[in-house]
Amino acid sequence: MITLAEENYLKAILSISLNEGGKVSTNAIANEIGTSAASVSDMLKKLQEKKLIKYKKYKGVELSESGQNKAINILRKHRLWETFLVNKLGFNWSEVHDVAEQLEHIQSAELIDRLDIFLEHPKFDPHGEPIPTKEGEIPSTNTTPLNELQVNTKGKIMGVSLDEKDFLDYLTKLNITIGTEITLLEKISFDKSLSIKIANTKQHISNDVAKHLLIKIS
Amino acid sequence: MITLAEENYLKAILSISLNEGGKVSTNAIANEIGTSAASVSDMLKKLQEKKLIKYKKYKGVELSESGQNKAINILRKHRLWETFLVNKLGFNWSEVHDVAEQLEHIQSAELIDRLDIFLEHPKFDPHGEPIPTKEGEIPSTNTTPLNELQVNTKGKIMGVSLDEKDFLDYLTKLNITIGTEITLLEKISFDKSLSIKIANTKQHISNDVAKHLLIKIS
DNA sequence: TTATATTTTTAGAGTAGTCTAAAAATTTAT
DNA sequence: ATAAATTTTTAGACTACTCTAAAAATATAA
Ligand SMILES: [Mn+2]
Ligand SMILES: [Mn+2]
Ligand SMILES: [Mn+2]
Ligand SMILES: [Mn+2]
Repeated sequence: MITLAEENYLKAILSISLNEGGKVSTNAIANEIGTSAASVSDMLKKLQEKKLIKYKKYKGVELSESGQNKAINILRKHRLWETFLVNKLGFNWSEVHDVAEQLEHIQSAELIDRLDIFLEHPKFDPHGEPIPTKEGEIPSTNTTPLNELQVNTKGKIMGVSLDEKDFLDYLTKLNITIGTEITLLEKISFDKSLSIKIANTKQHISNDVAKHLLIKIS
Repeated sequence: MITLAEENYLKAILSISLNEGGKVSTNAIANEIGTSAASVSDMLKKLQEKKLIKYKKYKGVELSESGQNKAINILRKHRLWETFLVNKLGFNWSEVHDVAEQLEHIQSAELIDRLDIFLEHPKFDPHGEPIPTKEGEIPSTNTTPLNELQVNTKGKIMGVSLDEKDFLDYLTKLNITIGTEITLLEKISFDKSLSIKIANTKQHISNDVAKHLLIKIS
């Protein structure tokens, strides 16, 4: 049996290694989960026991084959539930993450299979994030963070890499959502902020915002 | 904060008092939850602390106002989720209880409001059990258990009072479901078993089965 | 009404997960 | 290469929930 806490650790390790690659540090996990490094150390020992991770003290951690399968399945459930909440229940994309954090732990393979069918096998969640397949594939999306684009490049927003209410509500206020056409007008070297054009309106955003906007160049 | 275990205790107390009325005994709860009487005693003290129950040692327990509200809300969630699983995801009525046991603990009032709308405000769950309203009303159903009917009475099955896979699968095998017209032909005094007629076919069922079939006399 | 059986509570202990403080290991700077 | 800073682990303790065994209370029967 795998506990809810263990599931959250596996998910955190997956999330960090998808973003940063390589071994994951104790502190990175503590930071991601919002817990102490001591608790992480404790838990890593338990996950090691269960062969869900490969862990050498002080040397960082990575998911084992079975740990990775479990983690990806949780990610799949999270994103399918978010899709359900937005597409079927009419939630706003900024409102679904916290509920999905609970729903992702419901244990029933049959439920997820049927949900996937009910949603007509969605490929992306409401934030443009790819939904892992039942087989554990995470389709790679060919996108670039907005802050890495060249000036005068035109593209379309395919997704966001941050799922926090404040951030998503701010995007909505800026008329930014998935599918929005965007042109990068200018990069300010002083603070790395950007001038952009959306629907013929010029706007200014910080680098912190831009780096979480995933663009497909057109 | 209320824990998952506490929620299950409140639900068990509600369920027992709906069936039997009056104070609920420690053993009845232990039996319902499948735990020891000692654990129940422990937990009753905690629920008392939180003013969710009225409890005098050795004298049994009843829900407080706030405990009852909480318990009814869990029942509402359970039955709405079961309705979702059957009506939207195509599960069989015998397959949904265990998953609903998990889903009923998801914390989000908004989610349940929207689910209720999505399901078009269902009044009954897939087992014919009434779904409590948001205000906490449990609509009473004017039905009689089949084993309490007079011989030669005709009626319609409005619901079942037991939600176990074996039982429901057996009913399906007998062509019994909600809405089925049924006539009570004979009561065997020796073992209290019953002869019944369904769709012009004569069948024989035990008292144990009959008592969980809720009939509206026609 | 005293004895017996049943029910309920307490006592003591175990597991899972969490925390803070301190020790040990590793990395960075001088 | 040593010292200082940082990271990670261990130690010890706490909460929530669980259990078995034994004691206390209540119900039933002779
Ligand atoms: Mn999310
Ligand atoms: Mn998402
Ligand atoms: Mn049920
Ligand atoms: Mn039901």
